[in-house]
Amino acid sequence: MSKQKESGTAIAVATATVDLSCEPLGSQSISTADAVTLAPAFKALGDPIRLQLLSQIACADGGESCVCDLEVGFEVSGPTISHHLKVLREAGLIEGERRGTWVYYRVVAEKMSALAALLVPAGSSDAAA
Amino acid sequence: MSKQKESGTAIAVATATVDLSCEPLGSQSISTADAVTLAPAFKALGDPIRLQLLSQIACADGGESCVCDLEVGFEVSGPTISHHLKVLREAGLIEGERRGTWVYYRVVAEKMSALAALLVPAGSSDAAA
DNA sequence: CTTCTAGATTGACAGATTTCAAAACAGGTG
DNA sequence: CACCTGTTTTGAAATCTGTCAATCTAGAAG
Repeated sequence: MSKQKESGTAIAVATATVDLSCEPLGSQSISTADAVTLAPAFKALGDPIRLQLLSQIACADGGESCVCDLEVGFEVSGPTISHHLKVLREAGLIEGERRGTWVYYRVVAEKMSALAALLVPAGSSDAAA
Repeated sequence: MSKQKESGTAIAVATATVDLSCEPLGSQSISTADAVTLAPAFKALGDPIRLQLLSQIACADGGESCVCDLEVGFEVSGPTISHHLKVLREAGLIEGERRGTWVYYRVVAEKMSALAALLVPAGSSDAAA
């Protein structure tokens, strides 16, 4: 056995109901257009720092997190964090809002759900094989 | 190239039960180690061609697809397809097996489920948070 | 053994990505 | 207003990616 279950590994989505989702399992293979539309979101998730950033935002109290809180705990500079937040923002995974001095980010749950639904359209729990 | 309906947007996982999954919603923020481990898989999904490749494999009859079947329908060269399949393979998303002359690939459902579970740990349907 | 086909690997190159330092910008406060 | 702090933008360098042409390897068929 080589697969041990690491610790708490979750990105925790806070709310919502899917909508912009997609057809359930067994459907037709994805179209080029859809692939082009969806790939960027996964690409944005494809970086350890962004994954952690997203996770911290999702797990934060109230479902949102201030940039100043996110910057601590990472070994990269402020501008780099800002850059990653921008990537996540442009991928539609998070939304930012400025309140006075600070900027708060929150996860766009529907987007996350849509991506998850794409990976397991009908739920992998049944199966047969 | 003829364009069928673009409605069906799904990658269709064929089988299995999750296992190497992760904690449900609301857990602790993901660790750096976990982020580093998981990011590559999302990164592999972050390319339109790989997304389509994965989808076609998943939707294929019997849950597996021959490389020779995958190569048609893409505008990139054979080596490029081979490269993408390698990326997906190294990300643990697919597995390949040679049977005589041809090589067949199938989706590693547990991996897909694990990734999906990370995005919506508890299921976004009743988000109590 | 030679030849053929299916796939993978190597080498090269344009373009994208990550990262930081420095500068710019946005809001508070004195 | 000047000044300070929090966040984003710009500029530039190092690294990584996607792609193809050419080459190589694994089985199957002569």
